[in-house]
Amino acid sequence: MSISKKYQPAEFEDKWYSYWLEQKFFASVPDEREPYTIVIPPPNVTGVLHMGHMLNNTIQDVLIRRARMKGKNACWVPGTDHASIATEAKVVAMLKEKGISKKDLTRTEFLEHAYDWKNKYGGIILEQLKKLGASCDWDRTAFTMDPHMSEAVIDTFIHLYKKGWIYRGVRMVNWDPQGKTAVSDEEVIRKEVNQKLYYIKYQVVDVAESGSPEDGKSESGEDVDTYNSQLATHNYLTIATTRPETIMADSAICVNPNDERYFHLHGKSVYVPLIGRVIPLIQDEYVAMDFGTGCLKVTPAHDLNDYELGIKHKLPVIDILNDDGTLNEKAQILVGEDRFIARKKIAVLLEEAGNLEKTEDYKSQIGFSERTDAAIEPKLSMQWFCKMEEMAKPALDYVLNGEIKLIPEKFINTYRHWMENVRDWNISRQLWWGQQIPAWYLPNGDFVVAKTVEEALEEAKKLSADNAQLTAADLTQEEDVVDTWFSSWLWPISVFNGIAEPDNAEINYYYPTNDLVTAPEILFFWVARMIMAGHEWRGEVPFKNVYLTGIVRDKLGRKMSKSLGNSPDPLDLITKYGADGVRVGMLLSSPAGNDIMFDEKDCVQGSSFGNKIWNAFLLVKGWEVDDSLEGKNKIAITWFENRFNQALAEIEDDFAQYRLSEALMATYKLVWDDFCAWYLEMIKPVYQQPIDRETYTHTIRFFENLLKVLHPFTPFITEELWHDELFGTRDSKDCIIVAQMPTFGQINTQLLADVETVKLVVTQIRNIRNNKQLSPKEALPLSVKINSAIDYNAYAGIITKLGNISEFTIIDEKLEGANAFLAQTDEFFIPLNETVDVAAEKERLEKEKEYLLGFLKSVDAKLNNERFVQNAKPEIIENERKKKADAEAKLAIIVAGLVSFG
RNA sequence: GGGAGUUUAGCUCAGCUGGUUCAGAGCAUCUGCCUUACAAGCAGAGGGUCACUGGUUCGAACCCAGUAACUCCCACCA
Repeated sequence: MSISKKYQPAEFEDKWYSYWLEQKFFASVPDEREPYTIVIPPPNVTGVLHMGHMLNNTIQDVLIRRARMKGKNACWVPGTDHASIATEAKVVAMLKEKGISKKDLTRTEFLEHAYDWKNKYGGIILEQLKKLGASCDWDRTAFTMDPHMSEAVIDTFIHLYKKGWIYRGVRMVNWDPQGKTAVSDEEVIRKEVNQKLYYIKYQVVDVAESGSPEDGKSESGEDVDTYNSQLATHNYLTIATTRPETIMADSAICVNPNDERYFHLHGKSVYVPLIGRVIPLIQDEYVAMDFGTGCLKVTPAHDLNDYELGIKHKLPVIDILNDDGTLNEKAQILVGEDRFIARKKIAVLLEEAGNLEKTEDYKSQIGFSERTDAAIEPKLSMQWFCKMEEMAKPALDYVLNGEIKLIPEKFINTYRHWMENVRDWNISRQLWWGQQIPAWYLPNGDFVVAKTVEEALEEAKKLSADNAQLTAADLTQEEDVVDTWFSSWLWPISVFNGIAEPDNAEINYYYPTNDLVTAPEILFFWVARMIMAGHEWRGEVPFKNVYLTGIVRDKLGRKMSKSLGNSPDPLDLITKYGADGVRVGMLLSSPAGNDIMFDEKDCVQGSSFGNKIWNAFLLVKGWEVDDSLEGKNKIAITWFENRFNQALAEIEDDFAQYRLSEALMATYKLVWDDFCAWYLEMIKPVYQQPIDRETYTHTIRFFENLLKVLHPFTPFITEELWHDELFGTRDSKDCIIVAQMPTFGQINTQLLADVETVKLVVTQIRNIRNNKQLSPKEALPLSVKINSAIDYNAYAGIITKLGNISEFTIIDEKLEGANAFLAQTDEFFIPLNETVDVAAEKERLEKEKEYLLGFLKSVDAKLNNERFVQNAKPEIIENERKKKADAEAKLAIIVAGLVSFG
């Protein structure tokens, strides 16, 4: 195989991905090996790859590739989520462009369009993941609306209904007027919005003139004229509201019973401005006296708190809004107008009528739909709910007792807080795209829950003898579908068909899965609920570790988003830096749970790393072996072997703690510093000279091992190099992706420490060269007076080569008039053809001496302190003694040096 | 309003049980090199009041209390 002179990832990345696919290396079937399973957090089927996916899936791929190389049966299940609201919104928009309105379609027709859309655009994101190198078992690609997946959802619904955990009820829900569906609390995003606070005057009803206003039953606008004429002359009270368009839905005005300002109005009624309906003044401590005017308009239909107040005070509910957020006829005025337009118009009307006292700028939190970004409207409606309390308890325990580990652990607190305050889950959505709720309504309004209409009919007949005559045609199925999360919470089970066939070979083998990699934002939406479902269906956790990634931000710390336009296109990055480069770039600065400040520069570093590996390869590949040569690099070889073992132990430890960026950094330094900068330089033959067999063989083996350690991070370049004949003739199926990860052996720490000193010697020599502006090509003589136990004879070769030394001698006496330096306690001398600057040399030694004296003083202070000697651990004290002895030895050498200067 | 977290070099982060020779890494910066693997490079260097204030301790980046700034989550003040 001919290898390119330059590192050009585009030349081989696609090639290897196809080859891996062809060879079915990603595919997994149960066997006798230990399984290692990851299920992908399914992205939206119509989604496009963004930086968050890149990070998330890079991490998953590193984990899965590593497991595969460690001999596990690695299975990464990919797939997509039907994302009901988001996808339905996209389909509706697409149809609208074609001039088709959803209203004009039947459910079946609409779903046909939706499936067309899904088949056309769905799964683009999965294709993009392939570019990144994601080694998913694509044969297992699942979709949350696949027939067996949907069946699991329906079965779950029925199961929980039978347990009494699913019920119907009228509730105030978060209504998305754009999606025309309810959304869950978790799907509401609160944002601070600049608003206006409108101060509106409500005329107090004069008891003498109106019949019986206290009962609040006067509902029509019959006395509008009377009211308007009275406004100028009578008492009024002022309320402050941000939503003047809802005054027509007011059921009462509420003040705090302790508020002296309103004592005189207790028991009275007021007119709703513009429509003149009479409503009572009530008292409740809920109202804050210090906010606004201390008067609250109570609008049970359009505000959650007001709704609760309404229940408490038995107030009527007047819903003036349509599903799409426009005003209905109950509003009496501005009928058909959108709520926001109505707000502006009503302000004008109030102004004209003399009811608007003033407006103030006001900031407050408003909820927005996560899916459509429409302002959420609190709305009363009939919904399906799932009880959470009983499921939350075991799900909390799994995390608290450590059966499921959250990484990093700080999320445990957040998780607990949420699980202890969990509220029932609104699981119905007023959409078509999703699993239709398996409930069937009888003509009399009763309903039954059943899997099919036939079963429903039987259930209905059991329900009452009156239903004996019913036929399937008399039953109508619930229109609503379930929340998307009601399908994705089954994901780790249903991808292995574990609901319908709870004892099948696949689920028994792969479940529980090992690691889940996801974003902290969906810890509750998804992670918590998967744990609940796992417990409910299998009595077991769905995964053992949850690795929570951070949010990808730009270098200014802003969240990457389409609207800000600060997110680079991941595929462009891959084109520019190669998938390996982008993977390394992303991983370098992304500890678990911390946001990553993404900077394209990180990818430059990533691709530079690829370039470095490539060039190290070219160097080794260029060597010719001469079998007659004697091996002279035994020390270098032994050193690197030990250094490799040491680094591998560190990397293993980092992985065990899910410190992926540190594992990568340790690998990076092992390759770049230890292997390239030191080892290869130590053994590199002179230009165009051959190398001995022993060194060559070891070097090739080292290189292979490095490629293996690198593979999970940089799969493409490692596979490309792996197949070069440099590493021997390989069977085409002998790929690095399925190679065995090396294991580490014994570590000789003394040798490693000695070599560190030797490296220090080399650095000092280079330093002197730099300072004296001597060319690296000019060989210099070097002498050493040994005071330590290091055997410099063994290292002479390395020092001579890396320091470009002409002659290396071991001496017993100091060399006068030479440039000197210390490495630990050993004294080195480089005689140069120039007079040594005695004064400067003296000064250097004086400085060193001063420092050592100060240091000794601090050590002595400790050792002379009785309490230190009494309290500190013996090994700490021993260490202090050693520090003292070392410093004294060094000091003696320096003092001797100073004496020699006279 | 409640809760959690963060604060260490210009940037991004390590620093594991409080104790190795005045706190480490990568990137960036500076100096010198186009030295036949690599200028996407090589060799070297500089850079820190560990947010602040107190306390505990023989000893604190680390433990405790308080302060400040920032981030995230939760919450109905119209």
